[in-house]
Amino acid sequence: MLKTVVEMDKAAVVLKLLGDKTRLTMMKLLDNNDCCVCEFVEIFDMSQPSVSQHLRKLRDVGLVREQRKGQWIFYSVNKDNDYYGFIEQIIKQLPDQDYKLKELEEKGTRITCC
Amino acid sequence: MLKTVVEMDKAAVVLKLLGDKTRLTMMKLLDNNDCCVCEFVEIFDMSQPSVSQHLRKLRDVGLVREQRKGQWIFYSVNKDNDYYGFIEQIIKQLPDQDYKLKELEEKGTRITCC
DNA sequence: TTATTATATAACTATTTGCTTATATGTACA
DNA sequence: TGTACATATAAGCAAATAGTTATATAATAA
Repeated sequence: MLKTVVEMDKAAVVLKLLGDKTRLTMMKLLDNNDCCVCEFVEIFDMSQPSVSQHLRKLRDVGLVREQRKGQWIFYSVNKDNDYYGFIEQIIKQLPDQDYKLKELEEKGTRITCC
Repeated sequence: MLKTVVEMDKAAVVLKLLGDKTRLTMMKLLDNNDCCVCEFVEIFDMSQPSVSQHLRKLRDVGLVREQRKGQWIFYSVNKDNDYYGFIEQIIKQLPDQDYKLKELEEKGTRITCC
C-alpha cells in the first residue's frame, strides 16, 4: 500500500464525493468488482441518468474509469489515481456490499459479459 | 486503535461533513489541539458566525465537543464518538496543519487560556 | 451598573447538488 | 437497413449548503 501525499484541497474534494451514500456504495462495490451502469440502476433502484451522473463525477476526479465492452460500459476503480491509497483506507473500513451483486446474480440480472 | 463498526448511511454523513476544506482542516487541527472559535476565525479569515456554524455541524454529529473556559468556548475532538476510529484513519493521512496555530502564537493571538 | 469581548442563533441569499424528463449517441441484432 | 438496448448529456427544478448581516446571550472588566 503506497503512502499517498495528500493535499487538503483535493482531499476535501474527494471526501465530498464520497459523502453521498450512492457514490460511497458504488466505490465500495467497484473496489472488488467491475460493474456496468445498468447494474447500478437496479441495485440503487435509481434512474439511469442519475447513475450516469454519479459515475461521471467519480470519473471526472479520476477515482474510476470506464471501459466499453460491447453494448455495456464497465466501470472500475482507478488504482493508478494519486488518491487511491487515501480512499482505500476509507473504503476498507466500510461494510461489505457485495451481497447487492449476489442478489443480481440470483435474479439472473448480473452482467458477466463478454 | 478500536475497530469501528461502520454503517454506510452514517459513514456518508460523516464524509460529507469532512468534505469541506474548512471543516476538514478544523478536524485536523482539533485532533492535536483544543481551539476556540476566535482562533478559527483568524486562521480561516472567515466571519465568526460562519465558523460557529461549521463547528455546530461537527458537534451535531458528535465529532467534536465544546467546553466553556471563561469567556471562551474551546472545541476538541470527541474521541468517544463511535466514528472516531473511522475519521482517525482519514485525518492521519492529511498533512499537518499545526503551523497555522504556530502563526497565531508568533502573532500573540493564540488563546492558551486558563 | 455599563461597556467590551466571545459566541450562538436567526433570517436571508446565492450557489451547489441530486434528481427528473427529454433527447442524442453508440452497439447489437433481425 | 431499422429496431431495441445501453449509456451519456442537456435542461429544468426543488432541496441543501455555505456564506452574509443582524441580533441575542453570556462572561469579563471598568
